[in-house]
Amino acid sequence: MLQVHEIRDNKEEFITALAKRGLDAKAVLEKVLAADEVRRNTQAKLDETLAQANTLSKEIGMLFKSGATDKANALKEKSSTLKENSKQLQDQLNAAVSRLEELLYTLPNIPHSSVPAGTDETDNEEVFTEGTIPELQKDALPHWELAKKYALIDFELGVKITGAGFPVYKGKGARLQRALIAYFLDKNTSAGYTEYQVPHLVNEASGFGTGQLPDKEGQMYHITADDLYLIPTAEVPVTNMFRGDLLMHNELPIRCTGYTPCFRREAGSYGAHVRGLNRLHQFDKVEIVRIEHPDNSYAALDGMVEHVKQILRELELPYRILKLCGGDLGFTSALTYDFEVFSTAQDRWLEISSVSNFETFQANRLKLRFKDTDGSNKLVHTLNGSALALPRVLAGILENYQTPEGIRIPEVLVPYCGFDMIS
RNA sequence: GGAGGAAUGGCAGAGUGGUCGAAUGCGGCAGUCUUGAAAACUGUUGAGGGUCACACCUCCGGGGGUUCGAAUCCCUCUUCCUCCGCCA
Repeated sequence: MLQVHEIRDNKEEFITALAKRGLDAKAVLEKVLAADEVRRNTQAKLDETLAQANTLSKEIGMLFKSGATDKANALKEKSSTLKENSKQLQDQLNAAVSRLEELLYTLPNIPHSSVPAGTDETDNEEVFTEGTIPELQKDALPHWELAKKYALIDFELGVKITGAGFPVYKGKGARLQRALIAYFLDKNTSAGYTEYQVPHLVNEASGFGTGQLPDKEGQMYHITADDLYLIPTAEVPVTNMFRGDLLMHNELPIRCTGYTPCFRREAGSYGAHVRGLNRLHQFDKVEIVRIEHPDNSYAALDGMVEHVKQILRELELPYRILKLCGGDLGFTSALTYDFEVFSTAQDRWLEISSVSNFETFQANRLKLRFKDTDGSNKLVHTLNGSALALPRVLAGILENYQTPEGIRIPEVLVPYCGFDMIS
């Protein structure tokens, strides 16, 4: 959520910046400022009334003490009138605040100055690429065929017990999943991230805190009986651990990692691009989250990018990094780098990680602040990224490491798997 | 599931109707001392709104009520603790 006083001070800059997202925000921003004006005026009136009531109460107290009961009782009547007034004003104020908040909820984050303009993924900027795309044998298979051939994943079984998009991993497929999770967590913890195991269901307040609610309500599974949501990413529970906190400057930075399954409804997605592991309702992901001093957040973002690079290097997968353009940038993000691994058998790039700096956008909703060295309280910057999302990494490994003899296991994973070949 | 108890500033923890936005300790910040650091000592320090700055307003788990006046009394919800029962 954007901060009203920032909008007040930087209206023109915000309009320009939001235009990068293809958004004409002028009208909304003006509505925000108008609503804020109403809020402040109402607040001032209410404060005035309450101040009078407070003074009166003190007078009445004094009068009672000095024994002037008649005078005191006379003042009581006046006080009850003030009380009625203040109640009305309070209602008006509440209404003004919700109007303002509703408007603010519709506004996405301000893109960082380096974000390229653009309307969709074709305008994303490739900033880095590494690894060699392997030469596969003639009859190379896509991962869903390989998964079947080597009995690693059973999609039909998942359909039977739940529905499409809920695969069953078995045998060496299940073991490879577990190996990847353990490997990722080890990489993250040795890079200074503290490992967490968090709930997979969150309440409404958490959904609001990280920005999934109210605008992406339909993308989460909602357990209506208990009003809880299945997490679409570990970002939600992990970041919300700090909701409402006031941290000390020397507690920063905070670095967390956690493995969770992720649940996404992905309503309306069909076709070839969702085959196999490409797009699922339930998948596994290891996430990294950082809470940073505003001065350090972009250095931290670079650090996260380097960290993910290192992992992909070790896995020896061909990948590229995209800087997302304004039109493709997530609602809450100021700057996002997407990592894509090349799926050789499908001849296309698959997104496996998304690393973002949210600046104060989430922190403002979370009311997550820190006390700076000068004693002032400020919003922190929050960042997160996948390190990494499992299914497409698995797809990449299966496809790129296939040989006529079977699927080789990347060297770094062999100790975790206990085997070096799937055949 | 049954019976009790509790929720206060970044943290710990006093405070039972007006002078309480709230003692004290820790932590933070500034300083003294020190080559420097630590220790010790001194001062300072709750949050949000509002204002050019003051004033002023709100906030003692959430919501509601009693009262001229509520951290304090009542109702309700949530969470935690103790004891009993059940249980992976």
